[in-house]
Amino acid sequence: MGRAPCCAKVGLHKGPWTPKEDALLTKYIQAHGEGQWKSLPKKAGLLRCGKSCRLRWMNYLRPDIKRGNISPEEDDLIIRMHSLIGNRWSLIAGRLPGRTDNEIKNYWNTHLSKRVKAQQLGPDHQPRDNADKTKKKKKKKPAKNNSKDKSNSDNNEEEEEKKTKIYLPKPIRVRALRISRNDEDSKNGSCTSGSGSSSQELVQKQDMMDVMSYEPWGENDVFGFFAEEGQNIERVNGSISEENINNNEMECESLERLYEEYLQLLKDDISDEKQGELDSFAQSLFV
DNA sequence: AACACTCTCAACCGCAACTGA
DNA sequence: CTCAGTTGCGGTTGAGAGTGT
Repeated sequence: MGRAPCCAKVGLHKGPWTPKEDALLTKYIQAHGEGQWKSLPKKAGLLRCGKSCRLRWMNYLRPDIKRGNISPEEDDLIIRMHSLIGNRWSLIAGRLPGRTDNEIKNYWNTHLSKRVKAQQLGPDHQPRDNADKTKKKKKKKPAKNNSKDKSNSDNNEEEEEKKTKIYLPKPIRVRALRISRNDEDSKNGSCTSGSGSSSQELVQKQDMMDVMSYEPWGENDVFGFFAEEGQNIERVNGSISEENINNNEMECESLERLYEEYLQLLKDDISDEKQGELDSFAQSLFV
């Protein structure tokens, strides 16, 4: 699937996984744990690249994965978090136990982005979603090319975006501190290298770290954030036009409000016991 | 039933970040 | 400090399922 391979992995399987491959991968990971993705396929007897194995495990085979309908609460959380931190799917997924970044990303792209867009445009612009699939009018389409078709169907939206001239920043990974993976692993008693994402506690700590290191008051992220919010900040090649600076002060205030709201969200979402744990963890990072 | 078209989501890719020598 | 190998992330793609005519 997708575009042409970046490197010729001759002899390696691609495309959809077979039940047999799934079984091999699951069996191997249950016996040896996650990690060592590069060498895993060979050891597990799979003709796949390590990357593919990791993806399959993380997005589909992991036992703690929750599949199926996304609840309205999850829905709401995704929207709110996206408004705060943008397309940082793994971070958002960290707040939704059992959900994967890929699933959330897909869900956003197919459902929520349209809904949010429609809400921003007002009640006259209803989203074209599954809900109204049955009422949907068909459009004439010249040829089958998904990506092009999508851009055709979104022509108006694209033009709208051009008018506002918003330059979306590329999502960046930010970190206040570096905590070695090994340290984290040893804390968790995990035998895996890598993210150790199976531990909810670790996810929350990492999440907390990312939130704190997000620094909404920081130059880079604050403008990136508001650009994503669709507000009138013009940013070209990292420079900010002078006329926007006054606006920014106001926007910083609303950003702070949103940031507080997000922190509140975090608090609501976890138990008191966990909260205490996180508080002390947070304190330790502010040294 | 057959066709045309749209939508979903699993899987791919490139690249950035991380790690250890 | 540098560099090579590995891992993780976000963007993109297209096969297949779903729906309307």
